[in-house]
This record gives sequence, C-alpha cells and structure tokens, in this order.
Amino acid sequence: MDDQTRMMTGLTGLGGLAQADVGDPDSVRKQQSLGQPQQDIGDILQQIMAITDESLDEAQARKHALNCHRMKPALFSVLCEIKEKTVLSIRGVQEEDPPDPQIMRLDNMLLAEGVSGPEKGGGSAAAAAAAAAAGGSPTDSSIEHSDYRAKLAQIRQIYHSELEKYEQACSEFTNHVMNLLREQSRTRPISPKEIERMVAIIHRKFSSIQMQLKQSTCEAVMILRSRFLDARRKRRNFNKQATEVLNEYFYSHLSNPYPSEEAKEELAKKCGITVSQVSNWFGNKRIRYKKNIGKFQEEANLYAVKTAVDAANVSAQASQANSPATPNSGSPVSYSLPNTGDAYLSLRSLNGEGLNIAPSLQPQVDTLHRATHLTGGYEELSGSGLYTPHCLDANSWQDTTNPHPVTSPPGPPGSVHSDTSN
DNA sequence: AGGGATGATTATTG
DNA sequence: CAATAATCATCCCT
Repeated sequence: MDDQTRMMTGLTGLGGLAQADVGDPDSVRKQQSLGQPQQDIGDILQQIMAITDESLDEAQARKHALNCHRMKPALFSVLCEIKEKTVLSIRGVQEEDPPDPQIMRLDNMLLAEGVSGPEKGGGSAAAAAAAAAAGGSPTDSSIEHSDYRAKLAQIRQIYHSELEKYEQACSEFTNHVMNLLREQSRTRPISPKEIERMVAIIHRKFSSIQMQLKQSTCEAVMILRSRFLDARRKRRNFNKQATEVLNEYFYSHLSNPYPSEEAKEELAKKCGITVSQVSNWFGNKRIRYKKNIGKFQEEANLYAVKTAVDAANVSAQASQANSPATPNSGSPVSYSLPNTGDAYLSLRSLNGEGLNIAPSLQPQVDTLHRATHLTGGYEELSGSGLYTPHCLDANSWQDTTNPHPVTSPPGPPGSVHSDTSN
C-alpha cells in the first residue's frame, strides 16, 4: 500500500502524459470524477492494462506510442524501484522443489524395461530378465520374445516421439515467453531472475505432462508384460511322453509321491521340462488325486499294469544279475534312485507296518500292489464312496484332518493298510 | 461355444 | 523352504 501511494505521488509530475495520444472518450468522464494528477496516472496504467484487450495492431500502436512517450523513462524508473522491493519479498516464496520421487520411480522403471534406455540392448536385456524372473526357461520362448520385443519397441517409439514432441513444444513455448518478456522488458522492468523463474514454471508444467506420458507408458508396459510374460498365458501342455513318465512315477510311488530333488531332476531331464515344472506337476497331481480319487482310478490302474510288467521284468533281471540294488539296468522305464533321498521317504511311509523292504524296490512294491488291487476286485467305483487303498495312500501323505469329505466314508480311516499289508 | 483338463501362480501353513 | 489349497489362464475335446 505504501508503495502504491508513493508511486502515485511520485508520478504527479507526469501530468499531461495521457492527453497526447489518447483520444479515449472515457478519459473525459474520469477526468471529472477524479483529481487531475491521479487521473492521468491511472489512465496511463489503464492503457497499459487494456493493451491485452485490444487487437494486435491497436496494441502495437499503443505500445509504440507509450514507449516513445517523453515521460516513459520516469515511469520506468519508478516501476523499477517498486519492483526491487516486491521481487525481494517474492524471492523467498519460490523455492526449488526436490526431484519428484514419483517421476524418479517412473524413470527407473522405464529404464529397467528398456523403454527409455539405450536403443537395442536395453530392450532385449529387459525382456530376457523379465522372462527369467517369470520362471520360464529362457530357451523356449524366442517366438514370444520377438513378439514381446516388437510391441515393446512400438511402445518405445511412441514414447520417444511423444517425449520429443513435448520437449519441442516446451522449448518453443519457452522461447516464445522469453521473447515476450524481453519485449516487455522495454516497457516494464523484468529481471533475468524473473525470466528464469518463468522458464522454470513452464518446465514444471511440461514435466508434469511428461510424467503423465511416463505413467501411461509404464502402464502399457505392465499390461504388455502381463500379457506376454505371465507363464500362465502361454501355457503349453506337456507332451504325451512327458506326462506318461510323470504319471508312471506318480503311480508307482503312490504311497509316497514326493520325488526327491535328484528324482525330480532326472524326471525333468527325461521329460524335457524344468525341475520346477516337475514340482508343479507333482503338486497339482497330488492335490487333484487326493481331491477326487475316483476320477483317477482308471488312470491309476492303467499305469499300474504298465509298470507292473516293467517291475516284474526288472525284478527278474535284477535277480538274474544277482544284484538287487540295481534293478533298472535294462528297463525301458527306469526309476533309478541312486541315493537315499527317496529311500528315506519310502521307509518312513512304511514305518508303521514294520515292513522291511529294500528302498530301491519300493516302486515295484507299490506297483505290484496296484496291480493286485486291480485284479482283486477293483470295481468301477468312481465316486461311489467305497473304501479304497488309494484313499489311505492319500491320507497317509500328510495328516490332513479332512482330506476328501465327499468320497470318504465315515469308517475309521486308519483301519486298512492295504498298500503294504499283502 | 462351453466345460473339463492342465500347467502356473498365489496365499497360507508348519 | 516346501507342501497344500485355491485360483487363474489357457488348452483342447465335444
């Protein structure tokens, strides 16, 4: 307020400033209602303010007129003086905000995904890393990879062209504003610092637009990733031979279908899948078998017959070779269990029975039992709720409290141990 | 097209 | 950390 009155009084010497080039009919009216000197100053300021409302040509003409006015330097110096004070007070308000953590996160992600990084290597490296993270084997997905990379490159291209557009627009706009300010600095005092601040404001605005771009790019990449790199989405069934091998192992180890790490590795090798896929398979198989044993009986019988024959052959060969510890020498279906991992589990499962079987013979035992059940009146009782040895097997895997409420009869669960009782 | 089969993931548990 | 149970997403047969 002080400044304003000081300005007004300071400018009282500028009387007659207005009348030179203002043919405004308003000025006549105002002249009557206001004091003379104040009216003149008010008028000239009003003219300056009104420039924005005028057409371009009018405004240019007016600006030129004002610039050439004889009292202009005086007005300018007063404005400078006022500015000096206000700028000082404003300076503290504007503080440099630290780099936005949000935008840093987005930047990091885009870099990691290969969208904003160096051209080629980044993209494929990110894709490979993503595939590795997804747990898939890196060799089997080259087709998906190329597809993924193509889409990623598309996103990348859009991102870069948009970014460039924004940058160009930003610099254009900045230039424009700077020119404007420079132009205006002839009429009013504008310090370089002010220009700087204005530029910073513009950049902030544009960087917020950029952040939106980055955000949506990140979202697009995430969608792309989930679309292409979620293993569930490109699930392939295992081939028949692999399923066969796995099922044979499963049903011949039905009393304890938990392959050791070594066994898993061997199965994986034999099936051309990864160890974790073997683990998945056994996990799924166990749970699904246990959930609906009836449904799997046919399959169980099938594999029982199949492996029983093999087992018999193997046993015969083994006894022929006088070496029971190596039963799998000539068998087309071999479950070589070279060390004690599975043996321990097998024995553990047999502990209650006091049966003492050579660990490596456990598969054959299981299989033969299966075959025995098959021939010994294994009716088609799918879902009939009849008591089967499979149930017991399932129950004995883990002491679950309520394994399968639908098919399980109310009878005592531990009363029959047919898997080892004959 | 629809539904069961199936491989993979996620949450939970011991 | 491995196993289970539930669930998802896709395959594949009818």
